[in-house]
Amino acid sequence: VMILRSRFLDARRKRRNFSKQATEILNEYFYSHLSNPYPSEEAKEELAKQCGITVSQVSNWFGNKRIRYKKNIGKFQEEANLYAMKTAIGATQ
Amino acid sequence: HKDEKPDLDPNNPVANWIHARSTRKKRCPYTKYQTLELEKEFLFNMYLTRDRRYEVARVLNLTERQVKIWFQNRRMKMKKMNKEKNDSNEQ
DNA sequence: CGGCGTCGTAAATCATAGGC
DNA sequence: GGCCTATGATTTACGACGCC
Repeated sequence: VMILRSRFLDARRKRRNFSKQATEILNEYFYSHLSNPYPSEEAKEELAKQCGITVSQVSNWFGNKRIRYKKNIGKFQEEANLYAMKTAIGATQ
Repeated sequence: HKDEKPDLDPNNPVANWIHARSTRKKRCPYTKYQTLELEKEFLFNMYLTRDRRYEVARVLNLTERQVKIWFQNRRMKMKKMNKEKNDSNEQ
């Protein structure tokens, strides 16, 4: 059992990008809370569960996203519009 | 529909975010030597006495404040590592 | 009641996954 | 396979707030 665990720990250290669906979920939250993109601990736990990642990873993602968005809002404009439209469509159903 | 308030300021969504003050010192990565010595000291004791802090700061050419904050950050790192270890060991 | 504690974060930097 | 950039993680430095 410990061997399986250590194997699991070893496997973790190779970083993989998050799945498309996970990124989708995180971006939906980010752009629908753009004026205050600071999820509570509970919200982070829920996002982590939905995305299949850890709470720490959710925190890292938001930290990176906030600073990279802020540093170049223009670059993210298209993405922002896309997710704004998505949530608008979702709200009508 | 309704007025939730996801976004109060479309023109400047970043306005209400947390921003570091302009007076904040720029992050300055420590040398391998500095980090190694700090880690050794941390191994010796996770909490610094004032005398040890003064001495470590002097030897590594850091301010006492930097050494204090390094230890605070290091304790948080340890806490995070322990949490991850526990999380993976249960379920 | 000031100084050190934790907690959550900003911002810079590191490491490398992945696309071309 | 070698660049390059995007992305996830880690490292310094604080602000806010708590405790003693």
